Amino acid sequence: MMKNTPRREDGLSRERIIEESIALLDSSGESGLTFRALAERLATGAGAIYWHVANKGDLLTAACDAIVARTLLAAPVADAAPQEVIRALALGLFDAIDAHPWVGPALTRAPLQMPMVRILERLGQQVRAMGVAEAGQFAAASALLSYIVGVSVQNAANAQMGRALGGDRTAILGEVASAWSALDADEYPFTRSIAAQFPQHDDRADFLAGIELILRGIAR
Amino acid sequence: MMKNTPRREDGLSRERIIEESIALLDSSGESGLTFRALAERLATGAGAIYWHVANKGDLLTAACDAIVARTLLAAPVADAAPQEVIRALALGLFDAIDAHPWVGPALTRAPLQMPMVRILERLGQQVRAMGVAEAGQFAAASALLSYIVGVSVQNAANAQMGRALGGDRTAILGEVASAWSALDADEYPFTRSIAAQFPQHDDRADFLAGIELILRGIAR
DNA sequence: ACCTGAACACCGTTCAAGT
DNA sequence: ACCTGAACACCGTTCAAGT
Repeated sequence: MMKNTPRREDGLSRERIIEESIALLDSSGESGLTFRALAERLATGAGAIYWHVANKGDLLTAACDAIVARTLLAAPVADAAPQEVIRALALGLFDAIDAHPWVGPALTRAPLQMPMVRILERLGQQVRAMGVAEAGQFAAASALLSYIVGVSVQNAANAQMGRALGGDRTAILGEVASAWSALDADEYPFTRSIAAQFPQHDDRADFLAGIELILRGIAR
Repeated sequence: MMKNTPRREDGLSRERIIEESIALLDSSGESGLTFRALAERLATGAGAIYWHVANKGDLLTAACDAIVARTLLAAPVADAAPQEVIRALALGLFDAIDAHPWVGPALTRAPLQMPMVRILERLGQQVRAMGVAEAGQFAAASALLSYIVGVSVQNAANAQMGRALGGDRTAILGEVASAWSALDADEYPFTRSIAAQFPQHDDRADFLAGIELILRGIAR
């Protein structure tokens, strides 16, 4: 009666398909995930994949969920202060999405589903541990969730565009800065004034600064 | 020597192409924007569009920028307190992205480009007006930017999934709530505890609450 | 300078047919 | 129960040829 008996060592399975999808997404980006390319890697026909997976969206969400689950597993469950755990969770997700840029869009396309719920749960537990009143817990946890996912997705998009444009990070930041400096002086005073400091800024540090802002706001 | 002399009233132009793209995106979603469908609406051939637009990504970014520019134009420039202006900008963008859900992904795919810069500028001006020290202005403005765009994108994705699933908002929220209630009690205590209150929550209000959190953090 | 439309090289998905 | 692979209905993009 065991349901999970694999019939062949090398038989197709949802897990194998998801693993190969992740490999493909990591090496060739979102446009690299193709049923034909996947079928070739799995030494099978394109149609076979549909026996284990509903469609491409389902596959992408499943791959995304696998990354999120692993990331949260690696984060500390521990005895640290709730604020400390939230910082660790936030940084873990930031780095994971940076390492797997395709996770960003995938997360956005699967709103109230499993990957998001996993994150919400972990954040919510810590918000509760911070002693936030019952009525405010959802708002606090979802503000953190939105900020973490939002910033991470944007950061990954930046990095990906950088890679697409040739790779030299400092050169690209320099180009952005000089494009900003060339904007109209009357219409874009703020952007012009920060253009110079932009190439030196640290995305990770800014991200953490935002977390700090929100944590401070939650703690009143 | 006038550069902008249109040769025919009904001639193709970047502006006309962008307007029709927006109409197409609004009525049929992101998958509805097709060079063939667009060519039909414009009574021209698919290839003609490439004379005015580099590629599909360029077109999507331009359509997105048009929406963002209009939204910011409609927002108050006024004599109100900076916090008040930030709230108004935030809500305006939230509502615009809700009304044009395709703007979310489009914004994300055009990181440090024009649409984002427009928003950053407006927020930055207000952050400066709040009296934030020079060194902290970029971090504060970009935290606001990330939060606003991140939450709006997710909210629009939710709404869009709702529409795709049949439209009945309360029914869908109810289903999400009952799916959350059915999660494992040991692994998902937080999610289960908020499941009941979830269908009554107000996305817009939660969004504003998060803005308040960040503003409070910025003001120290 | 601008437009036409056929052609190219792809996609995701389905489905009869096999084992 | 699971896999095969051809076929279908699309895509974005290019490009010779026209005006």
